[in-house]
Amino acid sequence: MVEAVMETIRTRFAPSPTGHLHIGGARTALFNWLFARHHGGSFILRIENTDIQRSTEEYTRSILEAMEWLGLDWDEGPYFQTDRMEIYREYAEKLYKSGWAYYCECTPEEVEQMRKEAQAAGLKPRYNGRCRDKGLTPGPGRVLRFRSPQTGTTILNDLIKGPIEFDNSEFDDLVLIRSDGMPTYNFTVVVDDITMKISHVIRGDDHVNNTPKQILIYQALGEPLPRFAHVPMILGPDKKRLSKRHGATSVIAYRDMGYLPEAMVNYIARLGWSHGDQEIFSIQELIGKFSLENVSASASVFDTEKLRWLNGYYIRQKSPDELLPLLKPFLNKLNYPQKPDEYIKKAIATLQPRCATLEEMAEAMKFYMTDNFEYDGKGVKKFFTDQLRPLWRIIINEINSMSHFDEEKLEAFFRSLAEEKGIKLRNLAQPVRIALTGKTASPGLFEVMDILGKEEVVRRLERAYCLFDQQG
RNA sequence: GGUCCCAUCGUCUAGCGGCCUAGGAUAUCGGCCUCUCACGCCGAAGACACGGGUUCGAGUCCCGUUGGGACCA
Repeated sequence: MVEAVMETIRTRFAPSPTGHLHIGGARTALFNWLFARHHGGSFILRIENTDIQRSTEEYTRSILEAMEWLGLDWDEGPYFQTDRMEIYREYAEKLYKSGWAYYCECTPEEVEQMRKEAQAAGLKPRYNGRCRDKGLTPGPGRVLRFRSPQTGTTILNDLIKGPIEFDNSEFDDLVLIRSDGMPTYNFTVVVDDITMKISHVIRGDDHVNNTPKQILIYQALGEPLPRFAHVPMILGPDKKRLSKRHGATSVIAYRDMGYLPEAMVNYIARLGWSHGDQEIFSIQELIGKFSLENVSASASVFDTEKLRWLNGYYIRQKSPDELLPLLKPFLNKLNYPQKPDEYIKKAIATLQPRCATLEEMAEAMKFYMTDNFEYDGKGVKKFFTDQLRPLWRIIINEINSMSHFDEEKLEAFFRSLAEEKGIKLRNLAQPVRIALTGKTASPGLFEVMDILGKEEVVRRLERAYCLFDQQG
């Protein structure tokens, strides 16, 4: 376990642009990035777009955008596999020349037939090696197959799961180059990782079963193996692989729901990795403390509740100044009237401990932004009592005549009024709260009044006067 | 079906043979704070899948069972 002296650490993240960056991919990217940053190595981004049917430029852009949002910067790339066809051809040629690959003229139908026959005979469905020794040369309709060793074992020394042994007889001769000239996944990934000098392949453990085949190709090519680390899957609440039917799974969707990148990074870092009992990590701490040894071997369930908690935590940690520009897009979506930044910042401060996402905060901001809100019917019924009616005039008049309108003065006034009239402050505060915010729950009443300002407070109190007629 | 992986509170996890009458976090519930709701603080309930071994001693090592997942089709 002693680190090789000055070994150059190079990791990569290699998404397929067939969808947005999802949670699992983001965590894989994060672990690669953290590992590289921790060791002062390089982090490379590679776009695996050989599936030209499903890959789009739009998804490529979206993935890069998500990476940037998370703060995962890359040192090289993005490289695109479609730009590297010449390289794959070169390596395929190498394997063919050295006898590690051969051309096969079996049609897909014939191969399918072989599979069926093998299955019928109680064997695994596989290609039977019919063209192995035909010595065929390249030609139309022919694929290039790997001459996979049929005996012996291949051991994957996984940094997270430990040694895993595979029987070579399990593998059939996999296709390297399809008849249309397109290289296959297991081949391109090996060629890319070799040519990009990747030292540590950190990826999802859905690739474990592919790894021995890839190791065999490395060996046929005479190339040294990278270190492999397979991180466990992220599952949905039903313990099935996380997918769209579990709700939002893309990083971008969480950004759009008002989650902060700090919260997302912190959360996914702790999903499958831990450092003692610590829950909160800054990026710098993550870089300092991350190690593959502390990555768990078992899958974990994506729990949006804990993400929410973390997001609320980070919202509370930020200053209103920092939050303002982040909140603006959400405010704009709700088409509120314009308000000065200073005003919004004061409002933000009162909502920070009460909101878990920016989206929630924007919604909660409504009564600060407009007086066009509904009154809570139950609250009106409960708190706008007849005996309060005369007090309402006193409140309005008193507030109107206040020369110093601030939190402290307001609180003092309401407390003394309650005491003088022998009623609980609560029974004064609640109807006023409803008059000002429409709701029975809000930020502190006096800070709300302070922010709304005297005129607006008086206007809303006057407007609420008719609510007394609605009670009972 | 074959191969491979995994298994501690609902969830994320600590634990790398004795420090464990199993710790933290989240969620839940209760209390305090209090103008409401939050935040914060305090407290409660809640887990080593099962069965065999190994060992003076196992959540921790080995085997099996069960359960879950992934890959190949």
